[in-house]
Amino acid sequence: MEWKIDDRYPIWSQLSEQLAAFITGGQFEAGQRLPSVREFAADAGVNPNTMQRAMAELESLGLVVTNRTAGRAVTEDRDRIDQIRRTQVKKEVDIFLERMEALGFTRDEIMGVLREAITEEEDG
Amino acid sequence: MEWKIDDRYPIWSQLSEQLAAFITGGQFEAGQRLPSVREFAADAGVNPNTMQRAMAELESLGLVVTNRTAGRAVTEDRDRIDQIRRTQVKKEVDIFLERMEALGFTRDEIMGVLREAITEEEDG
DNA sequence: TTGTTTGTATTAAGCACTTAATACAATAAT
DNA sequence: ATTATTGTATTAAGTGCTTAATACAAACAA
Repeated sequence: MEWKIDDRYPIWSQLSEQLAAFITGGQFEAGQRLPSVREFAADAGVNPNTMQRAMAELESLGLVVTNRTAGRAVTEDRDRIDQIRRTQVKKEVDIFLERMEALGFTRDEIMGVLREAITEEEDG
Repeated sequence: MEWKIDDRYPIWSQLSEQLAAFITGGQFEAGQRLPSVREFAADAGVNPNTMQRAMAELESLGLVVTNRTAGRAVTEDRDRIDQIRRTQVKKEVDIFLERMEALGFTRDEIMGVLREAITEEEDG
């Protein structure tokens, strides 16, 4: 998978967020076996310890379960996945609105800007 | 002013971004004298060194000018302010679209979610 | 002239994050 | 039975961020 890592922000936290989005976004299915910590770490280009911490975070969120020596898998609890997904969406939307308003945009203007951005990317 | 500080991310960088948004969003006008580093630091509840670094960042961006012992002020260069504002907007929109797509939303769905969020906040 | 305010610089300490290098027990695979 | 893989833990080192405590020169205010 593609990782986007910004080093002015804890990497384990970014890994956790991106993996969480991958799971709740449906790119990993419920119950699906995940690559090992070492594989994931190599893929992301980070230390296994860092990836381990990200996985522990996902586990404490209830998105992932650990089967000791048989690796990890996405939880079977689809309700939990949906619940976290809603939380993620709300967070992203709230942050976006907040920041756009700080830049001086009204709600209506924000809609307009977003519509422009989308149609531009579709054309270009 | 109101500061939103998240301690899992460099504070000087957050201060810089929020001040930049305040300036380009028009809450500080072009040419307007700014509070001193010490005042700003006390207001934000951070160390003066941390605020100093944020101000240096704004200066290197060309948003702020320093008059040695007479404090700092917003630049008179309105073109520069507009230019940075456009950069900020594009960044926020791009990040938002990227993250929402990672959560499995199509472009149309993103517009819908945003519209819902806005009307909900207006009602409640 | 004296005291205050300005930006700026320095040093030291503490803290979290990251990496590297290992190591271990439990289980799966052969 | 042996080997490989799994999650997990530990220790040490380096780095950047933050704070505290100062200090200085320049300019303004009294």
